[in-house]
Amino acid sequence: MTDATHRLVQRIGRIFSLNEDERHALATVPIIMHTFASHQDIVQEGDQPGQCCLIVAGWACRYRILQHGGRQILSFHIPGDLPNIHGLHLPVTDHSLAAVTTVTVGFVSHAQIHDLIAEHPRLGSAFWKDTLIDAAIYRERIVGMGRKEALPRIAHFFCEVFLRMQAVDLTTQHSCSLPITQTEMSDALGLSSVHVSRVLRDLRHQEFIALDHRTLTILDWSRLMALAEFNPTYLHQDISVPT
Amino acid sequence: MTDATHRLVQRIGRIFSLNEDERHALATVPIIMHTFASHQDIVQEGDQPGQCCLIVAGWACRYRILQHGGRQILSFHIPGDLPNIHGLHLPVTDHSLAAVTTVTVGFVSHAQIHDLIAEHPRLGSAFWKDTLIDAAIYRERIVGMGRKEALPRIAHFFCEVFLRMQAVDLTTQHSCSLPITQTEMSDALGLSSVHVSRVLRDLRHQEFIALDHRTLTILDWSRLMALAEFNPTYLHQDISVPT
DNA sequence: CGCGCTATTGAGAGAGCTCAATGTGCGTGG
DNA sequence: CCACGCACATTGAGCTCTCTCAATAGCGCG
Repeated sequence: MTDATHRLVQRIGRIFSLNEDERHALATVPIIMHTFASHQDIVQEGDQPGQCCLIVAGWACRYRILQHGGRQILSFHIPGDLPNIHGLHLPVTDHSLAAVTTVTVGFVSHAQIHDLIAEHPRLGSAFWKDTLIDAAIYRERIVGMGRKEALPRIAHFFCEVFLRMQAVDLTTQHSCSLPITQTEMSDALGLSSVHVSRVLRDLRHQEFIALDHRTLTILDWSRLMALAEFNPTYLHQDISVPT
Repeated sequence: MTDATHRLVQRIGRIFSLNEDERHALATVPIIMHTFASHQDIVQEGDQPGQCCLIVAGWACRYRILQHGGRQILSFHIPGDLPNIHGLHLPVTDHSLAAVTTVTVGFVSHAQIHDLIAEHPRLGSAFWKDTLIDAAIYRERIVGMGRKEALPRIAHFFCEVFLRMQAVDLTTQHSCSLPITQTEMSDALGLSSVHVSRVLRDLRHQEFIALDHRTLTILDWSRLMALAEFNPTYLHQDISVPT
């Protein structure tokens, strides 16, 4: 199994119990690999792609640019994510997708996915569920941006990132990679980068987290979760929060 | 055809081209009607419902309550919406659903929808697409809450509401019902109700809109859209913006 | 070893918040 | 049909969280 199919099976297998047939079907889907340098666009707003992306290595993000130069990052995507599978049914992309780090992407054509689903209808449900979890993550972001101050908002972001990384085996103990700048974080959370810098200082001083060299370490899960009002239900996976 | 099945066929037919079989299958799904008084919960956070809701008349909203009493409204739902169809694949509901006005709801059991999809796979895609549009609306909200000030944010909300209402034939000329309080609006958009009141005054004084007796009238579409940076692409429907 | 990107810190400004008082409209009951 | 009460809306005043601008510091890479 290649890296790419491994990621795909791991991801879908985690949110949906697959039988041997389905697993095999997924593992043999043709995937075309491509690498993008950081800041490169993978898909642009207005595009009508004929394929879905699978993030195999590195981070990507969906974003939108506003008239006066503002940027809103809609989501970050980590290995195993299918950041534009909605393209299967929404022909015109309403936001751009860019590489955050150097990113390895696998492309799977829509036709192939349609065939896969036609032959294994339960896989259709699995992909659908994947997009539903994506939407649940949006909801959680809305709650944070609408009704939480910067400190809990950022704390919540760290909880989420860590658990998502854990689900794809990219954590060690209480640490994981967080390969984004403070500006990217601020554009994702609706803050200024200056304020993010100050809030991070507080989170460090109060020993909730450590964050250096793009590595996030969660020092005190229970306090961080309480601060963030974090409840992992919305990720809709069997996740155990580290203690 | 009952009101409920009419709404269902209208909605799905609008986002997906149905053949006669599929239309008939949708039109004959058993639906159990129920009425909720305003402010009543229809589904609560943590519930594991065995059925989906179809809004037949009135408005509903998804929301979440935070520890210190804050409320975040995640979305409003109008006739034709299927506000918890994600329950098909996400067993535990991660937010509550409540009646905004007196609301008539049709309940369709998950089992029935699964059967429907098994027999008419394209209907599965149609429902899936419905949830993808839902997610696109979330994205748009995130952009507004993260990077737009109150005036364009509220303006955008009005554009969206009007077009969604138009898609289900609930507009007349440039007006539609907007049966929500300013407090509900503020909880949806991440503002205080006081500030919403002031912004509405501005929008009225500058003759973008009129809003009395829960009726919204858009007085100048092009100026309002420009103010809001509104681009209807994200609704992913054939929509013509009034001129 | 120096350039460029990222992070940090200070200072002042502002959008939006909270608290509180007043105004308005509508439904209910006498 | 009027009066009352309640929910909603409006307005004022002061406050605060977060922003912008700007300068400095640190780090990684060629």
